[in-house]
Formats: sequence, structure tokens, C-alpha cells
Amino acid sequence: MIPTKKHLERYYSYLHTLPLFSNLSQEALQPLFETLQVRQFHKNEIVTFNSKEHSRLYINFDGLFKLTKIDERGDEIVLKIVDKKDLVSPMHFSPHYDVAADFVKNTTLFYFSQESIAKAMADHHQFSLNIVQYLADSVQSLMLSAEVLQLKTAKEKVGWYLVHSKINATFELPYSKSLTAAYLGMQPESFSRALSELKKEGVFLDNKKIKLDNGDELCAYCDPVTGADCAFFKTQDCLHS
Amino acid sequence: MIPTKKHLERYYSYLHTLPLFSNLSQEALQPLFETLQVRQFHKNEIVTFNSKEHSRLYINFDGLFKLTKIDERGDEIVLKIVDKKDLVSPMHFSPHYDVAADFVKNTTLFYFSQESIAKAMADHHQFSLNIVQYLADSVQSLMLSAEVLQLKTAKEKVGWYLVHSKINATFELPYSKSLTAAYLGMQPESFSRALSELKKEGVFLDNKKIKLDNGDELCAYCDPVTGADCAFFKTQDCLHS
DNA sequence: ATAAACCCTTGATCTAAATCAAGAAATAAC
DNA sequence: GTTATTTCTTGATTTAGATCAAGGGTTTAT
Repeated sequence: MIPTKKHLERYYSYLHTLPLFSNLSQEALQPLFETLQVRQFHKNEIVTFNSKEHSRLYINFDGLFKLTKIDERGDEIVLKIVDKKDLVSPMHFSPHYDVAADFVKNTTLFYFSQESIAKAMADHHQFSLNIVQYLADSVQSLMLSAEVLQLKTAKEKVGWYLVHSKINATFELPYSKSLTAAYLGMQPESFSRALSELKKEGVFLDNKKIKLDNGDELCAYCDPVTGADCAFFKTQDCLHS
Repeated sequence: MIPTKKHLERYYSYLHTLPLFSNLSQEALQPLFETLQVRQFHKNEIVTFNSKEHSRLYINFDGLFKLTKIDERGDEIVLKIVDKKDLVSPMHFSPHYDVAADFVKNTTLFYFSQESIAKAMADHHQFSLNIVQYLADSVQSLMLSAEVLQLKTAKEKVGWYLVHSKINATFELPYSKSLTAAYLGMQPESFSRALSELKKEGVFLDNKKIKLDNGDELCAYCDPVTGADCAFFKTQDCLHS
């Protein structure tokens, strides 16, 4: 799908707000932006991302999907929830690796071909650095997930997820309970039970809004990386200090 | 520790064999190599790798250690087993993230400072590409681990690990059973029981050597990325075909 | 060579979370 | 606004793997 001219301006200024393009001038990015492509996906559609047919860098302009792997038994793991402004780069996968993109909402993705990205990296060292930063962040977020998924109990996982969303965004659970449960590697039933455990500690959901009796009930479930963005961090009120 | 001159030649030719430095000339690498530093660690030593004090890129020259995270209860996850020629780059961690390096053997690490690496990336685009490749491989290997750890049963994990080592190296279990168990997120007891299950299927360990009654017993436990390096892959003998 | 430390195995028991099942609540469709 | 569909909750039951415990091997130290 080729974007119409009147949309392009809007798209370009949107792209400029992404960390991937930070510290790069409008002029530097123009040649790359001219190769921008756009594609729509429908809710419930499932697409296999592999490096053969999807040697691209995708940007979620609007919508929501999850990157998953499904085994023979039909069991699924959610590797990443891809929200607006998030990236996926099958171009960085090796030839035999693939993941499924499972669209939760109707979604519009931008993408650049591997060649366009490679050219931009060669032309602008800063862009290479931004790609490195993106991949380094991916590594770290996967390591943090591994830790949460393997080490924490069901209640701790849910508590952790709530601080995570409480701090990084508004006091809101950003996704449905079952999607969140899947991301945390647990069944919806266990998520529900974990929530009712947390209610006893003064944490509850009022129609997606996270409500706290005291304000510090979730600190026990925080991690240092998330905590670093928190106002309580390193004060007496923070249990990490 | 400053390496002696007679060692340096050996070190440099060793470094040249690493994928990190592929497609780069001796002359291009010389300025970087001159900043090489060396440090020894003792067996059982535990060092915290964070980006504050360890803003470097480490290369395992000789020895063995594991990258782990440990929680309050003392439970541990192994994020990566770092063998000879493997890399760890705390320089890519964000300021509040850290992992523990737990040395299994006496180990000699090479390292370059973040500044040296940054300079080499700026001077040689190919080196930036190699860093990108290293990070992309890390992402993929973490995604594969997440899949194995969350989706597979104990027996499947052990089976998978055995094909993995069977194909990538010699027919040998490269590490102790308890280290392997920890890497697979299971207790040594469960590893042992899984092995005796596999024995019934014709797979067994003869003093670390993997022996197979038929030859294809492990194919059922293989994954496509590992399988791609296998002689059986895409033939009638391979269950993946 | 003997002791000490560590690693591995096997059995018995326990437990956290999955599964199964059936309503209740919320959202979407008509 | 009512029905239909999906999502969520709660309870009963099951299960895979953890934990606890003890004995057997193997390597390291003295």
C-alpha cells in the first residue's frame, strides 16, 4: 500500500518522535523515509514473521499485536506485546527462525526494507547507533522477562506487571487480563486468583484503573530498572533503598 | 593487567578468529587491539556486571562462567553460559540493570572499554555491523530460550539440549549435569529423571558422550534453527520435513 | 591411600499452578 | 434494548516438577 501524499507529512513527523530516529536531521532521514511502506492487518489475523519474506523493520503505527511462538500442543508463549511505536525487526532473525504475529486489534504497520535500513546505517553512523540501542534494549527486556517468568510466583508476576504499568504509563492496566496473563506465562484463572490475593494487600483494579489503599503497596514487587523511573525510588518510602 | 609483548601476538590472532572482528583487516583493528585489557577471575568468584563499573565489552579468552540473576529467596536463573570465545557486553546494559557473573572455572577475560568500542564503530562501519549482528544473535538466542523454558516439559528440555550440543559441537554434553539443569531452569533431580526417561527411548550418556541406539532418536526434540545445521535436516530421516 | 567434598541418582512427599467445569460479568452484535 | 459472544471469576481436581532425604560415585585434597 502506497501512502497518499497528504498522509505522508503526518507519518514523517510521527516517525521523528521515535527513539530509533533520534539525533538525526530531517534531511538525513528523508531518503530513508521515501522508502516507507505501509500495510494493514486485521484483528485475529496471524502472520509468520521470518527473515525470508519479512526482511524488514516494522514499526507499529496504530493497533496492537503480540509476537508469539506456538508448539505442537497448541501451547503459546508471548515473546512481546507490540503496542503503538514499538518495533519488530524480522530482518535481524536468522534464516530458520520465525515468530507469529498475532493481531489483537486492526493494525497499521510501517516498514522499511532491509536494504533501506542498511543504506541509512551506512550513510549515518548515528542511525547505526540507534539500531544498536534498540537491539540492546531488546536484549535487556528479554533478560528481565526471563527473570520475571522463571523466578517469580503468580502473585509476584502480577504485582510486578502492575508496578510496571503504573510507573511507565498511567495507573492503568494497558491490555486485557488474558493478554497480560499470557505475557506473564500464566493461565487467566491464575491471573484472576493472583489479583484477588493482591486485593487483600490493598491493590485492586477498578475497571482497568489500578487503585492502591496506601500508595506503596506495589513497591515490594518492583524491580530496579522500573523503579529508577519512580518518584519514590531511593527515598525512605521505597522498599528498595 | 597489562599483557606482555610475547603474548600479544597470540591474543591478536585469536581475536581475529571471532565473528565480532570478521571482515576487518589487521590494520583496521590495530588501534582497537592496542587498547586490549586482560583480567583473571577465580573459580567460584562472583562479580556483578553493571553498566556503571563494567561499561565494557568482555570476551572470554579462557575459562567458563555463567550469567545469572538471583532473587531474595536465593533462587537463581542462568541467563547465559559464557564459554570460550563468547561475549558479554555490560556496556549495553541500562544504568540500573545488572547481572552476576558466576565463575565456574578460573577464567581469563579480555575487554575493551566502551570508548574504544565506540571509536572502532565510528571508524569502521563493518565493525558496527558486527556489533549489530552480535546483539541480534543475542536477541534470538534469548527468544529461543524463552520458548524452550516455558513451553517444553523436563524431558523435552533435556532432549532439546542434547540435540543442541550434538549438532553444534561434538557428541558431548559440554557442561556438568547440574550446570545444564540450571540453564534449563530445572533441578538436578529432575534432569536426572528426564535422562532416565530418555534412556528408554534409546538416548543415553556414556560419561558425557551422547550415545544413540538408532541415530535419529533426538530428532523429535530438535528446533528448526538447530536443525538447519544438521545433516538429516530436510531429508526423509528428519521428522521436521 | 585415605579422607573430604562434591556431584549424581533414586525414592517419598509436597505444592503451586494447570486443567476441568460452570456461572457471572462485561462487551459486542443485532 | 435484548441477545449473543467473549472475557472473567470461583471452585474442585489433577499433575509436573520441586523439595526433602539418604545413599552411591567420582573427583580433589592431604
